[in-house]
Amino acid sequence: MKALSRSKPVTIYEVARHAGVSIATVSRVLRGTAPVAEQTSARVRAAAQALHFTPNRLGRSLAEGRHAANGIVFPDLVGPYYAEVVLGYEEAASELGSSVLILATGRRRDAAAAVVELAGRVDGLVIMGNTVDDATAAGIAAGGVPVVLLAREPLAGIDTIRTRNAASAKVLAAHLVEHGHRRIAFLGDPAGSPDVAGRFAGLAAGLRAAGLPAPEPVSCGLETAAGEAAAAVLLDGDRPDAIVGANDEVALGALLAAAAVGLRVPDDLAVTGWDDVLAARFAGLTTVRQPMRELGATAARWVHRRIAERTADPNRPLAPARRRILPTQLVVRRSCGHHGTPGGS
Amino acid sequence: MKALSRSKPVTIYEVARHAGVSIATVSRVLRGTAPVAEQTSARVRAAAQALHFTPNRLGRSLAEGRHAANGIVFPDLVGPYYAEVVLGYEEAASELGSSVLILATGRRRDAAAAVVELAGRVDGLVIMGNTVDDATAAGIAAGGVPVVLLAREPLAGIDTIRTRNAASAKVLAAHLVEHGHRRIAFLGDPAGSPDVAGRFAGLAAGLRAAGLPAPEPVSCGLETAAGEAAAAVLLDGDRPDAIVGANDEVALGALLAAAAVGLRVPDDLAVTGWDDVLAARFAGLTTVRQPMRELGATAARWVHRRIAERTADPNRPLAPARRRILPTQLVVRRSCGHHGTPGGS
DNA sequence: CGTGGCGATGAAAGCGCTTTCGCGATCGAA
DNA sequence: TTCGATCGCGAAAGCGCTTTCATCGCCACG
Repeated sequence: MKALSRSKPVTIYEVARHAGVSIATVSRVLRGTAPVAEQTSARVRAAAQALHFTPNRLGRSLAEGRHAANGIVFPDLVGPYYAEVVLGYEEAASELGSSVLILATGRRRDAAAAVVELAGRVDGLVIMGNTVDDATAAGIAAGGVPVVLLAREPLAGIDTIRTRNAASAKVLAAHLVEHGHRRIAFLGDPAGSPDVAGRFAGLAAGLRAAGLPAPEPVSCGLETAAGEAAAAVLLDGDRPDAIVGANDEVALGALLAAAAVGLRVPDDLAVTGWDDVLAARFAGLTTVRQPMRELGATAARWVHRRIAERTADPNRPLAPARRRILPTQLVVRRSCGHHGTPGGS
Repeated sequence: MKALSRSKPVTIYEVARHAGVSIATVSRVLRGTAPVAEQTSARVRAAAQALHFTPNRLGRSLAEGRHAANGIVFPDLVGPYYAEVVLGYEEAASELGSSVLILATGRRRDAAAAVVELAGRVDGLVIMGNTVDDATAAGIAAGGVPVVLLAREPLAGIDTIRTRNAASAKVLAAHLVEHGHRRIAFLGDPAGSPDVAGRFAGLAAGLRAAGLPAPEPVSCGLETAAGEAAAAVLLDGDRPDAIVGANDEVALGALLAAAAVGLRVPDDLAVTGWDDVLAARFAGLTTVRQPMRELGATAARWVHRRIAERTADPNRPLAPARRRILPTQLVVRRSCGHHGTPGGS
């Protein structure tokens, strides 16, 4: 177990020579793909162990014609939303025998190039929300790499999984109206992400249905600080009854802004968010819970299925694109208004 | 841009044939590694685009002898801690030209095998906290794959990066004592993770230094629910003045448990955590902030450096193992006791 | 004893790409 | 016009592994 500074990386040839067999035999022993005499087998295993042999996946993958790896592309991991989705993805993917490559497009400008590069490293790819343009995504799919879109507008011929943003927003709108709120503002940038767009559209539709005018969205980023700043502006003057945050971070920012100017929630102002992050519970924030792990896990399974389909029969025409919308759940707490019974935990 | 169901994946040979050149020329054009006549170059690019050619990274990596990918192993992504570390890692690694493979050992039992397998896919590897046993980690390093340990006890000959858990805990202990707390309980399992062990040890040392008896740790998981349950038991009877949670989730659980039995924080009970998650701010929780992204980014850079060293001169003996301890910061809020000025934001 | 059959093993052909080597062709200078 | 120097490009050798295909003993059976 001494950490020798060996000059050459250990290959299957080394092991073969050390054990006095051919590389074919080494492969068979290590993979267990064919019967090998017990004695030989033992020699090979001993050699592999002695040399700390770790097979190079590149060789294997190249020979097998598959990476045994999938990728997932997301904007970032700030806040629990993407982290949970990625975790759900990783769990499911690794159960299906694939390693997971991640790519955060976050603040990089060469996102498209990075995603294309990633596509060359994987058997299949999940692309989330607001990361790359449609042309890039479509191009990758056309190039033969199965793609699944997540929390994003569908594209022709590509599988898509989303949550019920618009519908949840309608439910939320109705709930707010029921509480007597009339002037409702939306904090978030519909152009910034498909999720936000759906939420805003649903909210607007819900308010219209109640005979109220659709609100103008107040554009802001998805972090607490951005929400706080935007809310501060909004609350300084002719303020609304309720603020619907594009996500919980933004809504929590709105709570801070309200506290800063001495407004009481929910008496003076209602606030709601999206995602049910841990902090929402402690802030008493009404929010919409999304099945984040489930989103990730479903995406992993879908990618896997596409890969399997193609492997089974590369010439068969592709099955039509699948669509799925996962349900969400309104979590009512005290920030949206007083309820008969005290708000749930 | 029609999504043809092509039977064969596009290789460099296809492109070469389509453009009427040799594969060498295609490679040169696409990599830009050697001068190619403008006219030829244009033909090749056109062919590549027409065929949606995405070079297969396996071929390239095998030829180049490097994966251009690094891996990071962590327990899970629940809570912001690991997510932030991973994000910091991804950012730094991709800036250095490496893709990132992730592996969550979470609830799997074949963690060691999975990590070894991962080691065969990468040029270097970061192993976090409580994921695999020392022998596995050491074996991988001995096999020639550069390894960096993160938030984990050092091993001979392997680079290690940690945070100042014990020292921060001492500061925290002093602060609690200063508030007049005497009976201080620790919520967490020191055997469960090196971080927790360090925090407990530091707390115990700090209390000893103040002439107080070292507390027994109350073992519990790292989730809110676990903290709540453990705290509930702890508070039912001869209760402590203060509870130090192994992380914020646990501490938040303790807050819930306290509220459930009508205890006021901080008047009846002080509570502190670790990590400064978003919820801590809204719960007014005193906590210790860790440089999470910085941890990840530093790890990425160290792995990169090791790889570069080895590539530059494979025969040079390895530089001695490096150690680094990143600083933490005590974030005082109201949950630890009353302060002259109201607790920070 | 002679064979067909089978289990164990080795030789070698790729997988898709990069890169060295070398060969014509073209160019500048004498 | 001629000769060495470039330049542009193709041929081919790997990179580490899996996987036919062939071979070689060895056994049981006739």
